[in-house]
Parts: sequence; structure tokens; C-alpha cells
Amino acid sequence: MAYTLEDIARLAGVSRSTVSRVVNNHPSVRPEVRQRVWDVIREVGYQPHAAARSLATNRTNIIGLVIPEAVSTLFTDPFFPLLIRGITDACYTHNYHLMLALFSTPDQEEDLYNRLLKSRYLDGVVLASTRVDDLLVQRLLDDGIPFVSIGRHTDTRVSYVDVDNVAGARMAVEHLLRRGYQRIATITGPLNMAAGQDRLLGYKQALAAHRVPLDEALIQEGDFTEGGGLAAMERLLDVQPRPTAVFVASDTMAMGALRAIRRAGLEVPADIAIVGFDDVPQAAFMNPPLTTVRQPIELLGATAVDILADQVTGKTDIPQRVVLMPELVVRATG
Amino acid sequence: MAYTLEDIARLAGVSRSTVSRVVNNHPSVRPEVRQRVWDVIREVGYQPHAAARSLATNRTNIIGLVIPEAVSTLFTDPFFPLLIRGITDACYTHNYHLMLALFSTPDQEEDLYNRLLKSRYLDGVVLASTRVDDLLVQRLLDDGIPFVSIGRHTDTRVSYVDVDNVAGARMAVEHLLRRGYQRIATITGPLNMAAGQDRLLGYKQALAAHRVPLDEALIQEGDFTEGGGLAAMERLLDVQPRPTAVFVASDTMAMGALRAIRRAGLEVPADIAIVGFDDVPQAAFMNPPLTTVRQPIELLGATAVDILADQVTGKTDIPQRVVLMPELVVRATG
DNA sequence: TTGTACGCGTTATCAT
DNA sequence: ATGATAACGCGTACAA
Repeated sequence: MAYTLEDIARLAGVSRSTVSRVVNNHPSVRPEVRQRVWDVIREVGYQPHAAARSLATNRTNIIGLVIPEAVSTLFTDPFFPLLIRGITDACYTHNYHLMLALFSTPDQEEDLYNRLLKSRYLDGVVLASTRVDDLLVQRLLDDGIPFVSIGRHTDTRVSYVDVDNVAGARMAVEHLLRRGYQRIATITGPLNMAAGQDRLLGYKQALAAHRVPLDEALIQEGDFTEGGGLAAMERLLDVQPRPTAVFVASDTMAMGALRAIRRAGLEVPADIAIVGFDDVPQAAFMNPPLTTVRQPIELLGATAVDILADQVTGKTDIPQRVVLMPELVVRATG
Repeated sequence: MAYTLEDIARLAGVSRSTVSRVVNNHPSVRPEVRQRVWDVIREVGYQPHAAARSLATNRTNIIGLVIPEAVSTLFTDPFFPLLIRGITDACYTHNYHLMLALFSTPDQEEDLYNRLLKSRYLDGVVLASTRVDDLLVQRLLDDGIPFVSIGRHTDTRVSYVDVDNVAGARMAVEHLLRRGYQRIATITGPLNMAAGQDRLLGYKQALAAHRVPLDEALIQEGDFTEGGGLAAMERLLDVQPRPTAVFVASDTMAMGALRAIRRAGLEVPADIAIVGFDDVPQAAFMNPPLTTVRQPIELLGATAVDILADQVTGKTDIPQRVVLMPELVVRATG
């Protein structure tokens, strides 16, 4: 059996309350007593019982990373490991633990929501890549569970941290324009996700700013998967006259696009230039290395946790919205 | 304030114990009463308080996926998302929740171990890709915490689930031999990991079985990263006579090797054939598509959880060791 | 079958 | 500054 507060109290010759105060850094305890108690604690390797503490404080020190059903198939995208790294690092400094909730089906989503949230396992939630109309957001709002969304949300009550997708996309397309490309296509993300919409908007803004007419045939929707990028590129290769460059809304889709181009017997960037989005580690290793818009993925995750921590501890009452800036990384594809 | 057992009891006109029995499917409660209680529960959306329950039962229904410091830099490998998928799916059916523990530094490892394990947040642990001499294993053993290792371990007390790495490597190399390649190199995984050792052993066995002399110069150690694969391949390209084929112990390293070969102005598979290991999703999308040894990564994770569940619930006393079979997927690189 | 009463390990309030 | 003591919400012997 493990040690309890009571054990430590006995060993240190004080009361349970005093030990509790020491453990929680309560000021009113004599330094010498505090020292004595700490000595005992260290000697026997005492650690407070998490469940007991939770029951008393109504806090678990656990936050959840929840990934909705709609996108959990995208979980293999290198984006997520990076996001998770950022999140776990921040969790460590805030003394939080991270629970992972991947929803696979709507039923499971419902079920897991109850098991996880309503049984109060979590102090708060980081919500990754939701669709704009996701019911999860409403639910969390209704249940009063603190959460931060990765990616903007229009509801004024939700806190989020996002990258400036519009600016990023503009940078990408304007870079292509500067290099002389005029017939620039785009493979978008899912248009029911904010990131998909915003990157498309940036594309349009860039063209408009440079007085390049918009050709709807050059806009193909993707789904953030490699296969989706390949399919979208194949559609793009069919339009006449063929685009000479393409802005792809994620690196993973860019890999698919590259394959499609190669498969058609064309060269990158000679025949068609590519600019991606994300700068996942693989981007630099592609052949040729991918020109892309870098978003600070780890920082995205870490910032979300920082905000959530403030929310949970009641340090702030109002929703926080922070937008991080991306940067263009020029490599060889465009 | 949320509902408690007491509330439900009052609303249903029974005692708290009866409600508890209903919730926990205890047999001795009259069907009509059971029904009435369930109705109330559903009506108000009652969910038992996890912390309270844990305190009483001494179980949290949370298991941890812990990734040691040594390998957590590999976390961006597509292997992990797949493993996590398998784990989360199995967790769902076992009614477990998954906590993610990535150790970044030795200090953090020590610290997190205490915060997480000794404060009894977890019922058990899935240990991913440890080194053979990892102290973590000893520690978990000493502390009597149920755990299952992904990847074999020599200590007879540890349960593990592994893929037959020796057989997989043999299959890969024998395939190359059948295709007529004689000068076959290998890029190994880290040789302080069981998977690294075993795949190298399989390579050696295949050569021996076919009476092909072993050339130590053709064995280069990698670290399961793309950069490591590239560097190892560059070393391999320097040996004379040059290898005509290479068995690479992970797909991620294979991508690096492919780059190195291309960079040297050579073609795959015309000049050098490649066979990888893992069959991550990207393998099929490579150019050319990668011939590789497929391991059932999701199943690996799911099986680990299944075993762990039996361990935690006391369904079994003895360490379980299960080995899954890989299969060769022949595509275009070799 | 059902209810009573105690214990799980903390935190927090109230005396002292 | 310190020590009793009452919650926190649940499971479970034991009694009825």
C-alpha cells in the first residue's frame, strides 16, 4: 500500500492538515516544520493521490486533445505529431496531463463525449481542426467546459489560436506572381473548415491585387489527404490552357499533386510550379524540396494550452483569440 | 452543479446503493426498479463522477501511452499515428481512456514518471519502442505497474507484442536475392533497440541461407529518421564495389536513402533497389512506390491494449508475449 | 432485494 | 501556526 497524508503526518509528528499545507505550499507553516515534513515526503517517496485530490478540489489537471470524427482520418498527417509535441511540452510546464480523444464515428463521438466530459475526467479541452459547423463546439459551450480551438471559429464565445491563413496563402500566391506565373491554380482544403476557406480567400485576394482574372476551373477542392491532392491535380491537368503553377493548401496534398504531375509526364517546377502549406518536416526532404508556407505548428499547440490554462484557472473571463504569422519558405518547387 | 448518486436515488425513490448497483449492473436489483432508475438517469443525463469512483475502486480506467525520451524525437514518424489509432480504438471497446506521455529529457522523464505513475493516474501503461536497456522497464516492474511493451523485451516478466522482425527482414532480403541481387546492403535501425537488432539478424540469416558472404561494410546503422537514412545511404554509396540493393529497416529511412541515391545521380531500382520496412501510408505514394515489409501497426497497438486490459483486470497473472507476422508488399523499388 | 454505514485520500473551514 | 472535522461522490460489506 502506498503512503497517505496520514502516514506522512505520523512520521513527521504533525497533523494531516499540516502535511497538506506543506504539499500545497500554503504559507502558514513554520519553516522548520515544513522542512521536516518535506524530508519525510522525499524519504518515503510520497505522492498525493490524484483521484482523492480531484474529488476534493474538483480539478483533475488533465486536459483533452479532441479530434472530431470528421477529421480523425487525417490523423496520419504529419501535422498532428507536431501539434501534439507542442501541446505536451506546454502541458508539462503547466503541470497538466494530456488525454487523447479521437472520435471515429458519430456514435462513438456521442458516447465518448459522455464518458469523458460529463464524468468530469477533464479540466478543459483543446479542439483540433473542427469543421465550421461542428456540433462539438456548441456542446462544449452549452456544458460550460473550457476549451480552445486550434483554428478560428466565428462564435464570439470561443477562444482560438490560429495562423493567419489568408496572409499565408497571399504570400504564397504573390510569390508565384512575382516569379512571373500568371495561370495559377489552387487545390483547396475542405471548404467546410476555416483553414480551407481562408487559404482560398488568400489565393483570391492575391490574384485580385495583381489584377489577374479569376478562373473558377483552376480552383479544385481537396481534403487535406495525399490522395485528395492527387485527384484534384489530375482534374487541374485536364483544364485548358493548363495552369503553370498551383498553390496547394497543405504539404500532404502537395505530395499527391506532385505525383499527379509526374505521372502526366511533366516536370516540377519546369512545367508546373508548386507551393504548399504547413512546412511539415517531409517538405524539405521532397524531391525537389517543396516551397511552402510555414506555420508554427508546435507553437500553435503550445499557445492553445497556455490559453486553456488561463481559462481553467479562472485567470481570464473573456475568450482569447490569437493569430500567429506564417512565413514563406522558398525551396525548389516554385 | 451536476447530479450525484444521491440525487438520482431521491428522484427514483430508492437508496443510493440501489442506484449504484444499477449503474454497475449488479444482478440483485428488481427489474422494475432497475428500469425506473435507468429512466431517471437517462432523463437527467447522469454520469458517475470519475474521480469519486476512482477513489472508491482504486481504478481510473485510464491507461498511458508512454514514449521514452530516447525515441520521442521519432514521434513524427508516421508509425506513431497509426499505432495511436490502433490503441485508441481498442481503448474505446475496453472503456479505457488514453493518456499520452512523451518524455523529452531525462529530468522530465523522472518528473513525469512521478507525477503520472506514482500519483496513480494510470491503471496501466503501453510502452512504445524502448531501448533494450531502458530503465523505464525496470521501474515499472519494481513499482508493480501493469504494462505492455510494443516490441519484445528479454526480461521474462514483461508482456509484449511484437512483429516478427527477423522473419520480416528475411522475407525482404530473400526477395531481393530471388530477383538476382547479390550485393545487398542494409541500413539498420538503432542497434540498441530490439527492432533494430532483429531486422539486422534477419538480413544476416537471409544472406547465410543463400550462401552469400557477409560484408560488414554493407551494414550501416541508422536511427529511424529520414536524415539518418540519407546519411547511412551516402556512406553505403562510397563502398566499392557499390551495393546493387539495400534493405532499409524503416520506410522513413528508406525515403532518406532514396534521396541520397538520387542525389548521387543514380536510379531506383535500375541502379540500386530498395526494400523498406513498415508500410506506412506514404510508402505507396512514393515515387517510385516503395517495396516494403508491412507490419500491422494498428493491430500491434490494439493487441497491446487487449493484453493490458487482461492484466489490469487480473484476468491473467502471467506475462503475455505475442508475435504478429509481417508480409512483403512488392511495389516498384525492388 | 434493499438500505445503512463506513472508508477511499484529499482539501478546506473552523477552532484553538 | 496548527489540529480536528466536515465535505467531495462513490463502492461495498453488513444488516435487515
